[in-house]
Amino acid sequence: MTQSNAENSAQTDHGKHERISEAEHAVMEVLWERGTVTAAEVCEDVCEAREWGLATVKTLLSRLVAKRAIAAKPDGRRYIYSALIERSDYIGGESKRLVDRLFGGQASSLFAHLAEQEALSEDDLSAIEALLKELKQ
Amino acid sequence: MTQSNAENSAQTDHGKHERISEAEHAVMEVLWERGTVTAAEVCEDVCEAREWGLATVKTLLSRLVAKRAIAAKPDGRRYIYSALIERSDYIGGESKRLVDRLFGGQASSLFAHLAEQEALSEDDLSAIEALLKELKQ
DNA sequence: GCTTCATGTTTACAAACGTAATCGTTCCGT
DNA sequence: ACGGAACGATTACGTTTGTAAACATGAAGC
Repeated sequence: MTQSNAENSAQTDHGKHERISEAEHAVMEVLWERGTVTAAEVCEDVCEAREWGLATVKTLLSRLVAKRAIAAKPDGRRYIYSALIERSDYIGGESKRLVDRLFGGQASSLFAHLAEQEALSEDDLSAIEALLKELKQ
Repeated sequence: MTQSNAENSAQTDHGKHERISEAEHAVMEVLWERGTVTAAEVCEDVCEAREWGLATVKTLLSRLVAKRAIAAKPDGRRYIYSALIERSDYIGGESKRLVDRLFGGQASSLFAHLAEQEALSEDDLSAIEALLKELKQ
């Protein structure tokens, strides 16, 4: 059977899903980009780059469903998957985790490190400068 | 301490150590803070907070040695551990990984997200502004 | 010397992860 | 109607991680 226990209260499930692994995240990116997808479509987008087989994508989709990170709506004998969590929530959460873990919660320390590492391009600097100006007004 | 040091840091084992897990990182932080430590000392610093036993610390230290992230100098019948990789290298690498994975390598996107999320404090903003000024000179 | 304590080494073991292969069906083409 | 393609479900299996316990051994005290 479909193990998608309904309980479909709110869309975009802001709730507590389990942590998404890196491989799973690659799948999430496709869902976020395409909105609704089948397993085969996900594979189209990632299998080549990651050297995955379709079977791997299916496993990851199942795990994401189990983790309540995505929904699987039956469409004939297959499923159409869609994200239950928003990309911005995910990347916000991951960013915060990193800043907390490595920089004691100080985002400016992260910035300082990126700068020291010369990981900031001219474009980055310009963009950040513009954002800063905007934030300060 | 501005950037433009292209040929610095040659001896602190820039080599290829395997990835350090989160639990292992907690141990690394102690090494970085105290410089040289015994297993018991590491435990003093982290066992309570993480609810670990000394055995756990020992395991993590062994794994870090195996991963060539730390050195173990014999001192009598025990070891004195010290980091082989620099904290800045580690956090720089982790930061880069995140930026690459979630923001397509654009550090400015990370910054934009932190800003949108209002994860940037006034202090963060001031600090970043100062850094920007410094970088642009 | 013998017991106990400290310390590293070896072994353990479940959960998460990466990466599938196989199984049981159903749908489609011929 | 039948054979194969397409799907999800189930099972698999090695690795990494978290979290230790058991073991061996040497040091230290009595």
